[in-house]
Amino acid sequence: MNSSLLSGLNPEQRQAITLPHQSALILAGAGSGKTRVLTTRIAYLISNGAVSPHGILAVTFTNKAAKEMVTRLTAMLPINTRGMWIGTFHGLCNRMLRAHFREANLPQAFQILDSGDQLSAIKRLMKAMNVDGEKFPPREMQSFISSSKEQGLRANEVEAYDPYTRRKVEVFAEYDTQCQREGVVDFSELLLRCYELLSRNAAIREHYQERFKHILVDEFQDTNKLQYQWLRLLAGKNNSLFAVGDDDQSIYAFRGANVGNMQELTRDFHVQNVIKLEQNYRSHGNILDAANALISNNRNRLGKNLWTSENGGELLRVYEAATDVDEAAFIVDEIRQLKSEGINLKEIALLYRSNAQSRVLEHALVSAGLSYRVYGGLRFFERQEIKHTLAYLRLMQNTDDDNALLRIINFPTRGIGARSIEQLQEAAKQNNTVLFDTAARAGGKISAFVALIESLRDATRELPLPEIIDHVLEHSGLTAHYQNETGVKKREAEERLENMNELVNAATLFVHENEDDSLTSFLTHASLEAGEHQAGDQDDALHLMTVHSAKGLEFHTVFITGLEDGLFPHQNSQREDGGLDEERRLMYVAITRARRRLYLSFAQSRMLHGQVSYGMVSSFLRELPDGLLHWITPRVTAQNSYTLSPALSHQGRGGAASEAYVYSPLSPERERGGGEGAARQSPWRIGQRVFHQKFGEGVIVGVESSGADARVQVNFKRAGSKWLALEYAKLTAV
DNA sequence: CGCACGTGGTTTTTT
DNA sequence: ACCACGTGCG
Repeated sequence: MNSSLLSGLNPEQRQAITLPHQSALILAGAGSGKTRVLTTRIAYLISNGAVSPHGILAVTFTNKAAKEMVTRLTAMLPINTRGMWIGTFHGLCNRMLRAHFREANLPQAFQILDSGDQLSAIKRLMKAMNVDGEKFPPREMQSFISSSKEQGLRANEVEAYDPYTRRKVEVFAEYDTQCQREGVVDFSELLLRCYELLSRNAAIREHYQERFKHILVDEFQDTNKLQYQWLRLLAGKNNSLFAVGDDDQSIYAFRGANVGNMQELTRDFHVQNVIKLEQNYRSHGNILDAANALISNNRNRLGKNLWTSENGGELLRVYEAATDVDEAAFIVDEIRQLKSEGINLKEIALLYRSNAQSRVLEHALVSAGLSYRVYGGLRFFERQEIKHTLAYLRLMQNTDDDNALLRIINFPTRGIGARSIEQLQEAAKQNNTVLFDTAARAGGKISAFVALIESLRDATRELPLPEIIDHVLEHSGLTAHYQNETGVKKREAEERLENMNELVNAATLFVHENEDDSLTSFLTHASLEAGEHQAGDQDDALHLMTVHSAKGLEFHTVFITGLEDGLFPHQNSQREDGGLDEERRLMYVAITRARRRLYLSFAQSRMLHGQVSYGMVSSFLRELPDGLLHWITPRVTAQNSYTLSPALSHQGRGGAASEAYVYSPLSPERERGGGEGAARQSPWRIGQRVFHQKFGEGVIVGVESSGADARVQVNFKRAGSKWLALEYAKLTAV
């Protein structure tokens, strides 16, 4: 049994999997078989009789990762994973809180606020408290509350030495009171409340400590302070905490992840030896060498060098485009070529730093007829029509849920205007009750709404879940509302109706897959697993996504696009402490996604925030060893680039400060790019120095040609930026 | 009440 | 360029 589990593993993997009952930190590099080690260890422990499935707690960050773990485990062991505690931090905390709702001081059917719900709850509260939304942006308030909780701090524990922070703390405190009154918890509350439950209630804590002999954590570098505290509490003094992570892939510090947890773990749990998994099974040598060279520029690493037994493979292909459009065109050409060589589209990924960059790429792909999938869009359970439907269901179940009530009291519109709602809120505040109870005592349209909710609840009491939803859709007026849409909104409404129908399907599926098929359980599922819920995994389509969402994935070919300073590394990162290092880790993650071929591209100019901006090649590209790169376009060097003063290169509104920009000139041998049509052969290229009778000396920074009306944008030393029609302007190249 | 228009902001994201 | 949000009018 054991021998088959352990076959094909390298010594370090084997060592990690078979460690005795002790805490351990596994430093697992990209592509080193991290998930395999984690799941195999669980299988090993169980099959060995060291622990029963009952005694395992395995934690991940995403539902996807949790699902993957369960799938692999069932393939290895003939066990029922249902009773096992494998899930996300939030999912597991939810499970514990449901089991001990009384001790946690929560209603049995407490509901979970997602980020959107939380934001509207905060806005509502701020209005009621008369907090100036200008001085205290609700989003900032939201992140203040969440990050405080993720530090393990309640409002009364947050240090506030200035009136501004004190006000924020007041809102924080009041917000928690409001949530408690309404019987809802937000994401970070799930964790904090569970942590408090365990730390305050010795009986419960000891019960779980007794039970979970082995705790395993995936992507440990992404844990925040509270998550680590929670793990420590559960592990107690005697249990084993087996953490797998990679400090070089820590890319979520911006949302509170604390890589320092890795060092703290080794201290707190007296980890004897950190096991390093350094053999990479994913990428060819040159790709790995590039990744290693790049990441070696980071300070404060735990230290680890990935190696592979594969040969060097291809060089990394570097392309300098004139514009973002040109970059996209190049990528399309290359993809066509790859396709003709038999590479499946789904084996190719286009990565970018920020979502806005997908647009140009998508446009080029559509024109080329290449199918693609963009990741990270609006999630299924976050769609407006779905949220509305869920709000009816929530309110039916828990009339204390003011958030839900406010969302639907006038949707579909039933003549309850803003004024009436305001009055209702005031009355509720006076009576110190939730909105629903006050509404029940009102008259007219408002009490009709109350009657509607009650009749929905009564009529569906005995129905199975999918039929409950179906009934609500029909009788709330939602279906009718979207059916009645006409004109430009017709298409959109049809899609929404489809989604509502899909919600019924999702409920049907949920009932089949879950023992607990109650409405509460389904609503929890909806909040906690907002869900990929995207069909088409089997389709052969390109993957378009941010570098962040690419973590954990791998592809035959990867295009890393937009490698320009200011974009990647991102401008805003340079303000933050350690920001550049995190960007570099992000680049490291991007590079290590590629198995066989890697493209690195950048553009001299791109459309950003509605105006053309000019960037220079990313410093990260310059950190890669020359010998690993194959420049498709002539190599950029420091000597042949121009520097423009900020005053000349910027003409945006608002007078925001801008950096100096460097342009690398296009050389004549360049095979591709240089814009469209006329610009390709003409001397009017970006970077060309020109002279104009009236404006004097300048540099071409933009070229636009549609047939005869070719125009160039020139930054003149004296006169600033001008668009000139080539037909009329007397320009001379210098 | 609901639409039309103006304004401001715009890194990354899971739960 | 694009989207989300707020204000003012019919």
